[in-house]
Amino acid sequence: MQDSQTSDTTQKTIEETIVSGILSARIRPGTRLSENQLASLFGVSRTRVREAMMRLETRGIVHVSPRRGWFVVEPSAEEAIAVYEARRIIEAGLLRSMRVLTDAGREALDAHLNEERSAIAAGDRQRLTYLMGDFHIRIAELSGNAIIVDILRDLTARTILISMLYQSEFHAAQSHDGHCRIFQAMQAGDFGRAAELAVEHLDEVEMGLDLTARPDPLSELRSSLSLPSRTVSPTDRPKNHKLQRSN
Amino acid sequence: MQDSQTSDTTQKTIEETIVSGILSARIRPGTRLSENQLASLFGVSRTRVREAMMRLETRGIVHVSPRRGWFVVEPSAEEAIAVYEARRIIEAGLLRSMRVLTDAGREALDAHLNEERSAIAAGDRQRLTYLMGDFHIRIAELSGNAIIVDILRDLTARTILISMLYQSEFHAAQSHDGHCRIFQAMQAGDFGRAAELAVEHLDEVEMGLDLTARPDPLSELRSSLSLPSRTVSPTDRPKNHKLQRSN
DNA sequence: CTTTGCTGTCTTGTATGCAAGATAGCCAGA
DNA sequence: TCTGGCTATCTTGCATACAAGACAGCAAAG
Repeated sequence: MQDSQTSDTTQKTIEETIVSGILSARIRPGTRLSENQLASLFGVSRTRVREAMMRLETRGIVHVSPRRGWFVVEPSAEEAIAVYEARRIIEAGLLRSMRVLTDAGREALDAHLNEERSAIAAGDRQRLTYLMGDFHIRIAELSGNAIIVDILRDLTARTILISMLYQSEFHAAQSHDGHCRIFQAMQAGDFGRAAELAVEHLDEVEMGLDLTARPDPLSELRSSLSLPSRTVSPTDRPKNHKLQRSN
Repeated sequence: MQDSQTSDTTQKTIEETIVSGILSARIRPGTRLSENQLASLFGVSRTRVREAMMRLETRGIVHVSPRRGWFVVEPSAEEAIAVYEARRIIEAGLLRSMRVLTDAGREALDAHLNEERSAIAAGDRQRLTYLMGDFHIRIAELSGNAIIVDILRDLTARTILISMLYQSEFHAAQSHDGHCRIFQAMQAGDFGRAAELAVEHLDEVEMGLDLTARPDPLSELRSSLSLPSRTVSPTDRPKNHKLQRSN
């Protein structure tokens, strides 16, 4: 636990580092976030790490198990469904509220879709994950409404965590097509249609999940015993405390 | 600064106390929230107060001016507009996503509207403020989506702060009528219409604001000097430090 | 009377220290 | 071999101590 490379990064950076790590699928659900490790990693005391964790917790991105540790959330199947539903509600409402697509907006989306295409061509899966989520954030940015942007960013982060848990295979091309269709409707000025397409698109992605799968392998037992809910799946829990310290 | 009545309230209570204080219009925008005062009021140390403040800050309800203090936010005119826009987007999307109004839902809304009526009859303005905001939260609860409920609760809190700053008079009867119309459309199963009515309703309320009014009397000077943004309007800033301590 | 600088006291910012729960691994006993 | 309990050591929870900025009020100079 010697001190490390980084230094006086100013407060919000811990938060943003973690969120962007999730958005680009570099941080997996269930990852342990030790206060001490983060503290030495960022060159600050536990206090500031803790503050960042609290903030992330209210954003639904991180979760604390009392006296055991902080973990990146592992959304349950129910939570996954709720996240997709919330996104459908907000994104459809957002698109329907739009009246015009400005030139700048058209160019931004066009550039984004090109990036998607080149990432698909390059087979860069991590970048692709990031771009697929970012498309929706870009649309929110068109509205110029910072509140909506923030909400959708957090929901997108949770969506990516959900994908990492439940998505067996990644239909990037299909998602890209969905994005293109939405863009076309927007260009045509038909925002009602764009909203419908966005809902369909989110439905498609949600259908691509296997929500009976991975996490909480004890769920059957748990529910048959009618125990409260869930903590952290033992899968990602470190087995050996001593090894923890090694980085 | 002696200790006080309250005791081992468990963490989230500080947060919820403040939010519900805002929702019922008992806490005004710009109110100073001293860490020390809250700490002794809740019988905890500053640490936990601070954590609550951080959480409230990420929820957009509280704001810190470095080394000066925590304050309940005083939304600027631009922020006020953004809040209403966000609400229109989300509430319209929410209503449009609904397919049926359950019996339980119908009864809940009906009971709520009756409460509105009796508060109007009684002229209980504080209760009325609470109910007028709560109607929209009730609708969100019908969806059963906790994410949407949380988002709308926070936006409603901000809306109430906005009202306290910019709303000269309170058209309770008009708002109540709007709520009734939305309810009727929902009962008729016409959720598209309900969404339209919700947007109109929010527009109406927003129009009732005088956004050129109250806060940040220095805004003209500030913008002509092109200074960053805003901190706390001097109006609500306490003049005398000594008096602070008295409760 | 106005202005300018000083100083005491308030505030938050941050680190640290100690308490206490939870877990892993060991060891003894069956 | 398996079971049960003990203990060492990890973790977070929470309070406290100290650093440092901001402001109000006063006093002195113009």
